[in-house]
Amino acid sequence: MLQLERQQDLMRLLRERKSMTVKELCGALFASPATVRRDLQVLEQAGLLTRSFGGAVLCETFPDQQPFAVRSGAHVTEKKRVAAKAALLIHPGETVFLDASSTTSYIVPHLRDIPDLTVITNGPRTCLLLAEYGIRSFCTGGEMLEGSHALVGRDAEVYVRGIRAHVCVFSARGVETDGDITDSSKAERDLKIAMLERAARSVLVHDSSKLGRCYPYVICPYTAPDNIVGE
Amino acid sequence: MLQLERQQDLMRLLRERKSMTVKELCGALFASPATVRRDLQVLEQAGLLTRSFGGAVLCETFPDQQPFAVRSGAHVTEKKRVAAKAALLIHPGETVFLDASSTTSYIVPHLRDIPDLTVITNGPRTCLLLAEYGIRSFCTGGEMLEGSHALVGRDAEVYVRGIRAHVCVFSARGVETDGDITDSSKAERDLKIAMLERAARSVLVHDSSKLGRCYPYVICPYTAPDNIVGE
DNA sequence: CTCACCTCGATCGTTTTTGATCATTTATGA
DNA sequence: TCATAAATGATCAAAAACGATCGAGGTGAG
Repeated sequence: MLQLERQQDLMRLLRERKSMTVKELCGALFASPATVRRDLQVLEQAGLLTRSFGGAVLCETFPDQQPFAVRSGAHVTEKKRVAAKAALLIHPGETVFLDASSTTSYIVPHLRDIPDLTVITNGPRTCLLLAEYGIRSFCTGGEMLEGSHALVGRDAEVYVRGIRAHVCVFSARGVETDGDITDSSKAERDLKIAMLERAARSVLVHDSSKLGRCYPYVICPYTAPDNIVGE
Repeated sequence: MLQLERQQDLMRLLRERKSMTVKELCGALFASPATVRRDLQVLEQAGLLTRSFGGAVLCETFPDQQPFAVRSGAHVTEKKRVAAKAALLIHPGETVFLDASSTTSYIVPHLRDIPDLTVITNGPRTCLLLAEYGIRSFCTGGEMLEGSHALVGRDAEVYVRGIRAHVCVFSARGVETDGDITDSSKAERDLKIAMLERAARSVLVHDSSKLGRCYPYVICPYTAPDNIVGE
């Protein structure tokens, strides 16, 4: 069997099963463990899968298994439910700001069914996801923040201020129902404020882990957003 | 049998079987391995198939419409070698433009060892990769091109024109050694030209599948780049 | 008819792939 | 924490495929 053919088969299998062990792949592809491992190495480099001891996991651009999902891993199902609810607040033909958080990225799949949307985000990962779902999307420029994988800084702000959107969907690290909505990064906070200022409506999405937390940089008071979507 | 007739038969077979070995093709076409290989070479140049050691795999859709993941899966080892060579042309402290192609993204791991770099890219995927490797990186803004996952348009160009870089590392869809370096997307071409204009040096990286191909949008003549890195 | 030209197949040195071996690392449970 | 079993990466040798080159055969123009 050809190398490329085998690698394509491997990916096909992985797409079905989401994850497979080296042993399983050996059986399915009629190849030795060494060969399977070599293929996995190549495909991991290409960003198509993530290797793990004993096998490999399909690498979807989805945040679930991404490295930066360390923070978000625990609340995935909750975030998905929240995202589904928030998507109901977005209407056909609108222009939407999405911030760079993992919570907001879960909204993307729900946007596919809303026609004629334009989405602007400062999250490269969210932007890629939007492209995969065939949604017209724009990315702000800016400096890459290592921790959160968000684009921030003056360039990002200038970009946002050049746009008028119907709605801004954003998240935050801390949400106090009797106080403020706060963030731990000044750069990200500044950008969120810019987005809020340039959008007619605002929607805060948050999972339960954010409640009661407080961080140094205030985005806005809890009463400010037009909608707050939690559980 | 005529050459053209044989090549048409080869493609017909390949369309049925999706992939075939050189041996199989020899038997089916009553030709020697050398002849089959020559045909495969021609047909690969034409973009109809992808060669793999031992045979060839059908190139399903037109390359332009091929999903990014599939396209980037081919020629991986070659791209990695080319990228490693190109990385040697980048020096500590420099500011670097990287375009959004898969070939240039393979340079990223090699940049980790070069201190004090600043990298600007119009590829969200490349930008994420840079962040993962802890390299100070910036992303241009712009509209997301669905096919290639590149950020393009006026916003991207304005961003690039606000920067002066030491070197621009770029790739192209078509490379003719006695002609031009060309691309299939006007928007991407325009951005590459902008990057080249704002960089003191230029490095073209390409794998062998690009050689001899020609696309409508000219980036620059083959003689223009300061360095050309292939195999 | 002869010459130039093109295609094809054969040969040979080189490269690629692959499975085996072995030391090292990793996960897991005592 | 430590031991054990499994998985991994590195290295190697053999087999297969590859590219380059050369000569044979066939075709068309002069």
